[in-house]
Amino acid sequence: MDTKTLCLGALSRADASGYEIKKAFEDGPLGHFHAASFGSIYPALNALDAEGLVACTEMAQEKRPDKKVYSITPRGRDTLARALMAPPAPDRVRSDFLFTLFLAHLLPAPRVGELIDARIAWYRDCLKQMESCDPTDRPAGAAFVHGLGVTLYRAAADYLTAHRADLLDAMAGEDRMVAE
Amino acid sequence: MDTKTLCLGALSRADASGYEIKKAFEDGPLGHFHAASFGSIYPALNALDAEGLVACTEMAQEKRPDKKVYSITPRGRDTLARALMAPPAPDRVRSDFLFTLFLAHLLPAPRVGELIDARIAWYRDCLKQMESCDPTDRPAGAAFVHGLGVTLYRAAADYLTAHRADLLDAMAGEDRMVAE
DNA sequence: GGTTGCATGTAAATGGTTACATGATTGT
DNA sequence: ACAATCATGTAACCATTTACATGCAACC
Repeated sequence: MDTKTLCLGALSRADASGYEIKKAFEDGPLGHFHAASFGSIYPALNALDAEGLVACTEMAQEKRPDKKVYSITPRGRDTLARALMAPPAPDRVRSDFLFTLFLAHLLPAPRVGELIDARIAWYRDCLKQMESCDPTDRPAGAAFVHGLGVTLYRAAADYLTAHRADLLDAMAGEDRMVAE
Repeated sequence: MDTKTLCLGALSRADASGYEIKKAFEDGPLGHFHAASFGSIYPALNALDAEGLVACTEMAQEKRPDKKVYSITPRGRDTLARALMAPPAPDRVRSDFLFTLFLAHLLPAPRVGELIDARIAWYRDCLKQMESCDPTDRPAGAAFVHGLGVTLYRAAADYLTAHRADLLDAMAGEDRMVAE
C-alpha cells in the first residue's frame, strides 16, 4: 500500500492539507498502523492532483503560511475503494524493542528493566489518549479498529507488568554474556 | 536496526548459513517482529565477514549445494551487545489489514467478513505453531517475548471473534459508499 | 513434467527517509 | 534568544525488495 493510497484514505475521512495528513499519521489513529513522512506525502498529493483523484484549493491564512487543502474526488473515491478490495499485504512489523528483549541475556538486567518500564509507560500514554476520545460518532470500521487497539495495548501493558519480575529473576539465574 | 545487526543477533543464538537465517526470519520467531530478505542478508553477511565480526566456514554437502556456515566472533558479540544498548527505535507497524478495516464503510460487508475471518485463521495458525514448542529450554528473554506474542495474538483473535458480528451489524445501519 | 526445497549471489528498480531551504509567529 | 508550530517542497541518499541467474534433488 503506497503513500498515494494512504493519502486517499486520509482524505476520504475529511479534507486536509499535506501538513494535516502528516499529523494524522503522527498523533492521529492512522499512525498506529501506518507511517508517512513529508517527503512521501507531498509528492503523493501532487501526483494524485495530476491524476484528478484529488482537488486542491489554495487557502490564504492570516498569520500563518498559505495552505493547500485537498479533497478527494469521485474518481479518487473509486480508486481508493478498488485499492481496498485488493488482498491486503501481510503485516510488516519491525520492533527493535522486541528484538532486543529477545536477546535480553546479552544485556545487563537493569537495562532490561528500564526498557520494559519505558514500554509500559508508552502503552499507558497511548491508552489514556485513546480512551479520552469516544468512538461512538465514528464510522463502524474506525470504532472497531479503535477497540482492537485498546484491547491489544492493554493486554501488552498487562503482560509486561505481570511478567517483568519473572524475567529479571530468570535472568539472574542464567548463564549470561553481558556487555561491560 | 540494520540487517547486519539482525544477522549478528541470529548468529548469537546458533551458527547458521544465510539461507538458514532467512528461514529464521520467515518461519522462526524472529519473523514476528522483524523482516529480512536474501537480497539484504547475503551482502550483510559478507560485510560482517570483512569486518571480522563473523567467521565463515565452507561446508561441502552431499546431494545439496555447498553451504557457508557463519559463526559470530567475540568482536561480533561485542558489537551486537553495544548495538542492543542503544535506545531502540520506535516500533514501525504497517498493516494494510488495519488500514482497510479502518475504512470498512467503503467496502461491501461480506468482504469485511472475509477479511476478518482470514485474519482469525492466521492468528490461530500462528498460535498452534507457537504453542507446540515449549519455551523452557530457551533463554529467558526469548521465553518472555514468546509469552507476549501468544498473549497478543490470542487477544487479537478473541477480539475479532467477539466483535465481528457487531461490526457487520453496525455497517448495515450506516451511510455507506460501497465499491460497485 | 512441474513445483518445492536447498543454496548463493547480483543488479536494477523502488520507495522512502533525512536533510535542506524558507519564513512568519508564538511561547519559554 | 531559542525552540517549536505552522506550512510546503526538493534532492540526495539509503535500504530493501524484486527479479534474475544457476543448478541439483526430491516429491507429486
